[in-house]
Amino acid sequence: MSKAEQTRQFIIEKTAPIFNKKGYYATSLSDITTATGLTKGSIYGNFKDKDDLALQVYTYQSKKIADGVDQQLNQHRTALKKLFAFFDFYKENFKNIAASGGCPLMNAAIEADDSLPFLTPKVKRSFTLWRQRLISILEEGMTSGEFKQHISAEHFAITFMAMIEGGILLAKISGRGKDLTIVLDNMKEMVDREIKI
Amino acid sequence: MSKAEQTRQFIIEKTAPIFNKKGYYATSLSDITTATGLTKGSIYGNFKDKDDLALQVYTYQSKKIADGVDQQLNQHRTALKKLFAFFDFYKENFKNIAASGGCPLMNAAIEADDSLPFLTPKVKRSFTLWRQRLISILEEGMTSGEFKQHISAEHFAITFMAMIEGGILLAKISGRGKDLTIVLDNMKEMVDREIKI
DNA sequence: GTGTCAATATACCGATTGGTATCTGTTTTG
DNA sequence: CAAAACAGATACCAATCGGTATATTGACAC
Repeated sequence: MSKAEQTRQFIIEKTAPIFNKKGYYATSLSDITTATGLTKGSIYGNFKDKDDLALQVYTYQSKKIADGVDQQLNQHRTALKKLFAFFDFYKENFKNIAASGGCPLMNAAIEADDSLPFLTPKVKRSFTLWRQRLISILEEGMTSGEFKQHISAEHFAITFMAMIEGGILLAKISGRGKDLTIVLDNMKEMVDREIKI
Repeated sequence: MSKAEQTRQFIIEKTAPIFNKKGYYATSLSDITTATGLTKGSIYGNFKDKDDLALQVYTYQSKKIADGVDQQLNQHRTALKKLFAFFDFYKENFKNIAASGGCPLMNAAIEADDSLPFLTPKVKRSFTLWRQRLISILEEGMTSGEFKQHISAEHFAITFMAMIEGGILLAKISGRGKDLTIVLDNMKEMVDREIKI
């Protein structure tokens, strides 16, 4: 990794939590220079403009989450265990997520769709990939005989995503991590009752 | 209603969708003067500062939703019908919600908690009131014998809120109102299976 | 070591930001 | 109907915004 690439990565990592907390629009160049200890010239030497940096910060954040989930998932063999590992990921990482400004996907989704057009397609794609990931776990369980045959993998995938995002939102605003736990527990019961054979 | 009060209300109503779409921080004074056709002096004659206006806009928006829900709820007698009317409110109003920038509670919750401290308590309270509203409907059903006795009203209230907010988020970013419908249908099934006697 | 080129810093730009002091016009009230 | 009170418009402010042209420093190949 060249010096420039190192600096690029350094800037992205240092500014990611700021973008996630304050939002893309509200994060100023001076926030960025303060956080990195670099000057404006250095930032613009490594990124075309603020939008470019924002886009790469989002890419970095969404990839980080996806990698974290994947790592947790790969420790398990059966579809059921993978599904529960998926849920547990959010329970275990809630404190980190909350401390760094909440779920980047949710934050970006809300800020992007009305005022950051350059980010919207990327965010949209994150959610699509997430949904497909869940659907394939559910389908894997259906094929292997772990899960019931008649269920709609897509419907459950969407419902689970809604519950996780909603749970994070509630827990964040109430300050009670318990709120997310309640929702996640409810999801597990849902699996036991409706999905598992 | 005095002239001043009329103007105040006029400014609030005209700027509400802008605040909700662009966010509180990103909405500029010139956005506000353009939308209202008034000048800066007139805005500052009616509101202490931008934060004051933002606060009152949020109050207006959250009250509007609460009133809409109440109106729908009051048309029904039994707890079950009230609960379903609650769900239906979001199904019927999704297009309006999406067109005016999404759920104001969610938008404010995400923007407020890390960068708009003056708004946070108000948003927090909105969610508390919403939860209590749901809990009292569930308890009403438990008392009347419509609902099972052993359920946790609080757990279900939180789960329902998470599902609604998450569903709105997904539907908004995917552009498919269907995503919210899927979640809402799942909620109804949950009621049938776990709550209803 | 030295020359080269990339990486970072400095100094500046016009535009826009939220906010205010002041002036004018309109209501309202005695 | 006049005077006091108030709503609204105009003109301005310093600070900050994102961005850039240029100067200076650093690293690395020869």
